[in-house]
Amino acid sequence: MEVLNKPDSLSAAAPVAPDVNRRGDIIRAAGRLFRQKGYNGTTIRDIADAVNMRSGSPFYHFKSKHEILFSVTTEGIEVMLKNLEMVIANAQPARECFESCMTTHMNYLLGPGRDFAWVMLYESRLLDPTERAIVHRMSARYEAVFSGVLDRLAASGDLLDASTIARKLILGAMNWSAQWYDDKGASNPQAIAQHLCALVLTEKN
Amino acid sequence: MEVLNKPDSLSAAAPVAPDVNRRGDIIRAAGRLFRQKGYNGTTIRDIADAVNMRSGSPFYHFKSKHEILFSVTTEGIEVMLKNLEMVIANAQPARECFESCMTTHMNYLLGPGRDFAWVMLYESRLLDPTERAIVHRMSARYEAVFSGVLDRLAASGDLLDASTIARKLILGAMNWSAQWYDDKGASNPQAIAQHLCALVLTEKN
DNA sequence: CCTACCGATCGGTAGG
DNA sequence: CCTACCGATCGGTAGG
Repeated sequence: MEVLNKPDSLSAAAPVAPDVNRRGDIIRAAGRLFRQKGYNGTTIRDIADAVNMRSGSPFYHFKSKHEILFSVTTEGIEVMLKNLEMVIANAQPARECFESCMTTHMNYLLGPGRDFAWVMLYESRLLDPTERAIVHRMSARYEAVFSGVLDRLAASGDLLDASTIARKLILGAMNWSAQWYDDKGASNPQAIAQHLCALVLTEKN
Repeated sequence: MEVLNKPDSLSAAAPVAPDVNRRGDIIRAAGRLFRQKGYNGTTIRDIADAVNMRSGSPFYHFKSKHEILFSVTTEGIEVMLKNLEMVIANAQPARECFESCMTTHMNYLLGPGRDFAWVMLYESRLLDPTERAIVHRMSARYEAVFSGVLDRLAASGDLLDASTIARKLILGAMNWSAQWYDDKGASNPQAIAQHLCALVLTEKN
C-alpha cells in the first residue's frame, strides 16, 4: 500500500525518509564497524542493522561485501590525497609547508577520517589483488607528493635525512597514532603534529 | 595398528614424529596465518592443515581459537620485553643504550618475531577484555621501561622531547615498519634503526 | 590426535 | 528495499 507512505495531509513537508545517499550511510556505518571489529569480524547483518535495513538490502547498493570495503578504503585515501594536494598548492616555505602537511594529515586521520583512514591503513590488505593494486597506486601517489615536501626540507637544511626510510618512518609515526590516540584524552591532533615536527626537524635557528 | 608407527628395524633412530611441542608448531603456524590473513580470516582448518592435523585436533592443545591468538600474542610481547630488559641491564651511556634498544626492537620485529609481533600489534585487539587487559599490562610495562631510556636521553641533552607523545611517535615509527619492510629489499632492520636514531636524536657534537 | 558430526552463522540471491 | 531462503563454512565436541 504505497499510499500509506505518502501522507497528503502535510503537503510540501520534508520526506519521511530521505532516500538519497543510503549508499553513503552504508559506507559510513561499515567504516566504523570495520575499524571496531575488523573486516572479517563484521557481518553484512551488522552493517544492515546499523543503517536500519534487512540483511539482504546492502546488496542492492553494493554487489559484494568486498565492494563495501573497497569503497570505504578509497574514500579514505582519496580525501587524504586531496587534502595533501591542497596544502601543497599554497606556496609556502619548506618548513611551514611540512608543518601544514603534518597537521592536515593528523586532523583527518584522528578526526573526521578516523574510520576511513583506519580501514585504508589496516584493512585494505584484505582486498583482492586487483582492488588492492588500485589502492596501492593511490598510496604511492600520496608518498610521492610527500617525498617532494621532504626534498625541499632537506634542501633548506631543515631535515637531515629525506631518504625513503626516513619518509616511511615519519609517515609511520603519524599513522600509528590512530592506534593510541584518545578522543577524550588530553592531547589533540595539532599538538601531536607539532611534537613530530619538532622531533624530526633541525632546531629553528 | 600402532605397530606401523614403531619401526623396529632402526633402533635408537630419531622418532618418526617427535610429538614434543606440537603446541609450539600450532602457535608458529597460527602466527604466520594470522599475520597473512588476519585472525578472523584464518580458520581452525587452515591452522590444522599447516601442521598436518585434522580440523578437530588443535582443540586437544588449546581450548579455543581465542586461546591460540592469546598464546601468539603473549609470545610476541614477552620476548620483546625480555629483549628490552636485557639491553637495559648492560650499563651503557644513554645514547648507546637507546641505539641498542632500537636495534634490538627492529631485529625482532622484522626478523624472527615478525609473525608474533605483528599479531600482538595488530590482532590482539580482537581478544576479549580479560585477555586484552593482560596484554595491555605487558605493553604498558614495555613502554614504561622505554620511557626510562628516553628520560636519560633528555637528561644528557641527546633528545629534546621525552614526553608521552614523543615516546608514542618513536615507537610508532618502528612498529609501522612491519607494514612496509621487505625481507628481500635493499634495507635491513639495523639500518632502519640507525635512520630513526639519527632522525630524533640531536646531532652528535 | 582422528572420525564424524552438530548447531549456528555467513555472504549472497530470487522474486517481488 | 524486504521476505524467504540456500549452500557453504565455521568453531567446537563426543567418543574413541
